[in-house]
Amino acid sequence: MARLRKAGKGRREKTTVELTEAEWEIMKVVWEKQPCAAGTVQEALSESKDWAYSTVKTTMDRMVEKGFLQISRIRNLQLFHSCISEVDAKRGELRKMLKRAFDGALTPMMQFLIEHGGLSKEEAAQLRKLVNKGQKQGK
Amino acid sequence: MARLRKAGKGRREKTTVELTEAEWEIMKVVWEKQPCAAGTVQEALSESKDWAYSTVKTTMDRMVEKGFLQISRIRNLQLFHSCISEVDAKRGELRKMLKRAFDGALTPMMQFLIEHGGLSKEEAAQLRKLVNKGQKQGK
DNA sequence: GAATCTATTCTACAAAAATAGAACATGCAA
DNA sequence: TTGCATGTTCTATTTTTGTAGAATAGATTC
Repeated sequence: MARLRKAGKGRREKTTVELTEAEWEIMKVVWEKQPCAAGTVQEALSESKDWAYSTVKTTMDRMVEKGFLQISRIRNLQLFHSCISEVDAKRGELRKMLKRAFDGALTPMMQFLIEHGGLSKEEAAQLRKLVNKGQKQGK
Repeated sequence: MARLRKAGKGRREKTTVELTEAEWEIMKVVWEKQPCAAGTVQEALSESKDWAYSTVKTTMDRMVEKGFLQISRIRNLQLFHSCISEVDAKRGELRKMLKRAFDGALTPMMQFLIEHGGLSKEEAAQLRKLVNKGQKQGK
């Protein structure tokens, strides 16, 4: 329910990070360009996303509430910074997927990738090698 | 937007499958017990989820609309069957995560797991072995 | 066959996510 | 000093998810 908790003002505690699709899109731009204004983000995304400025801004404001972003000001200009690292976000996404689909365990996921991952030929070959090698000696 | 498309009546086309959290819970039971009634699913989940019958039923009806489940009838009893395989669902979840967090590419994800996966000691060791072994000979 | 149990259907509501318009503020440029 | 171009704030709509009550219909049992 509570995706994460705040302590005071936009300060994050150590909780698992889960971003929505739109949040991911925005976050990627912020990581790349921070500190940056909402308009900058909207423009950067305009190639791929047909989002109005206010759409982006509203979402970013909500991300501040959730503790994902932080604002600093210069005059009347708001500059956004991320409060979570790319690593945090990736870990969160990975963990969520593992939990849902593989009972939280890594090895079954690896196994799955090999057997039905729908991998490219190279990916499959490479991965299979990795895991086979490891299976023999690692366990 | 359109999570998937229907052709006619609850027939699925080949689209990427994305289940919500609640849908995952229900789906797992269906895979295990199908064909099964909504009540069966609700009971099976009652240990872990405090969901009313109608909660489960409504969600399952929506899953039928989405083409994830299918209904057959005996008298006035509805029996649910899944229209998607566990493999489909896992693949969907995996792909979604890969796309969001790793640009859809597998290798960076593997790398990430090793470097910041927050793995248990055993997992980490095992995985590292797998990948190291493979790196030497596979590539 | 009346009471009961179980299932179905319909309807509802709250929260989250996606989306954006409108009104107002402000700094810069001519 | 007037007017863009940008920004900020406030408010609003739609869709999806999560959640469940109430009314109803069919089957079962005494």
